[in-house]
Amino acid sequence: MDGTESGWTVVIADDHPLVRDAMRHALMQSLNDVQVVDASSLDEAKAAVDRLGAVDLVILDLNMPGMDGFTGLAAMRAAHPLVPVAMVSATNDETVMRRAIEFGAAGFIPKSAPLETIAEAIGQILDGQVWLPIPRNAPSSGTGTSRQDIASRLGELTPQQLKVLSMMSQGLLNKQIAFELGVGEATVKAHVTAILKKLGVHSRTQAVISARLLDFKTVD
Amino acid sequence: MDGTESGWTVVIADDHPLVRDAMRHALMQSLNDVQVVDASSLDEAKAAVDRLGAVDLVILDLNMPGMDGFTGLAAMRAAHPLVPVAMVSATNDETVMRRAIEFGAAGFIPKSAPLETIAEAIGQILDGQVWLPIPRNAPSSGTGTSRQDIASRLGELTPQQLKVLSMMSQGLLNKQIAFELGVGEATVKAHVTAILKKLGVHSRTQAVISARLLDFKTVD
DNA sequence: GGCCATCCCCTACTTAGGTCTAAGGCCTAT
DNA sequence: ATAGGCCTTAGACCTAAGTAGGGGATGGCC
Repeated sequence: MDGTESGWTVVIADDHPLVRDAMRHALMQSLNDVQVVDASSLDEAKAAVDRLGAVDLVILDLNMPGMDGFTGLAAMRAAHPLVPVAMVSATNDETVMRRAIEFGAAGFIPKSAPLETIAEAIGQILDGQVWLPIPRNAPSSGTGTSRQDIASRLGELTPQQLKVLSMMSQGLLNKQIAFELGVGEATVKAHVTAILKKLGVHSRTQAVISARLLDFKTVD
Repeated sequence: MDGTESGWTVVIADDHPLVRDAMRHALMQSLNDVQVVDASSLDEAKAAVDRLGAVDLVILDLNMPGMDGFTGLAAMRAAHPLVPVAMVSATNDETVMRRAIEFGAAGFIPKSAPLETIAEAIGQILDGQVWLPIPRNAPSSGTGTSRQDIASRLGELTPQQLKVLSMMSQGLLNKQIAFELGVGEATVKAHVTAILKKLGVHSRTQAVISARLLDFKTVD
């Protein structure tokens, strides 16, 4: 990896032929002497590395048959600890990127990145460095609202609150909910406030969006 | 696709430069005289079609800034009813594909398809046919009518109103929407009122529910 | 030109949504 | 008996949401 010795060998593992093709073009454009090997599943990728022996980089799609999230990355690392792996995915989620590094990836390349950035990233990784599209220490902020997160928050709701949330997500007004449940509007408002707090959002609309993300169905 | 009259013009709208690039290669490989125009967002795509006038095909990614699932497709169809649209996405979900056709797409191309299949699909679509990777019958049942209904109502919205609705369905407040668009909050409220009227609902929450019925996010 | 329709933007107003504080009744566990 | 959780309500208060109506710019149409 000093640049004088050229002739890189790179394995591209992605189940989308389209993406493999594009990645190959990007590689051949930025490196002058590179051999590219295709793989459309994790097993194929591992077999390719076994066969070739000296591989300089494996480009792994995060969502691919056999990957199962990061378990595929871990498997690849276990089988070939010396071969650097660059993860590729459509996500921009910082926590995902960081976790990829924790699992031994040498870099994370979002598909949304411009071609030059991708080329630069691959160059740095081939050079032995770690590449991330974000600063390495950023606070990761607070918007980590994954499904599981929401699901666990929903579990904290009391039965009555669940009913109210269900009606909210059908588009009912507080007044209508109060009538349906046979209680006062003030009560409904109290429930709504509690729901918003537990879900960690700040408006009725956001609560409804969260609920519908889980295909939250009517209780009635 | 008769080969005698050549000179196609195709707009590729995808936020991933990698995919655009690959698609361009696929196009140039299977068609001999084709002009390809890039767009990285729905707005850019619409602007490109406006500018070029005679466009033979728009290739639209389902997951892209401004798309909001099928909302973007509906908007594009409303703005340019005569231009065929080919949807592209990483999903293989049949219901999603069929729904794309219901909303006026001329075809649905899964990214996981081999390059030859993609080329063949585009050829057929340019030839005026509808292309799907699956048989056309199977009724898909369900809420087809109401979806259709919503789609046609969405088509009546002005561009600005679509933007506002999109932001509403992300849980933004009127104030935030106003800031993002660089207008006054009162303006946003006026748009919201118009949206509610056109969608036939009576509250922001109901509008968001309707909009999200057309919203299909995949992780790909 | 004048006309009409549409869209976008705005001010001023009314209503719905949401917070805060405080409090009573019900049930269950300690 | 006491404590704690849940459901309930009330009133005051503030902010967000939605309505009504008008002004200005554009573009097609007679």
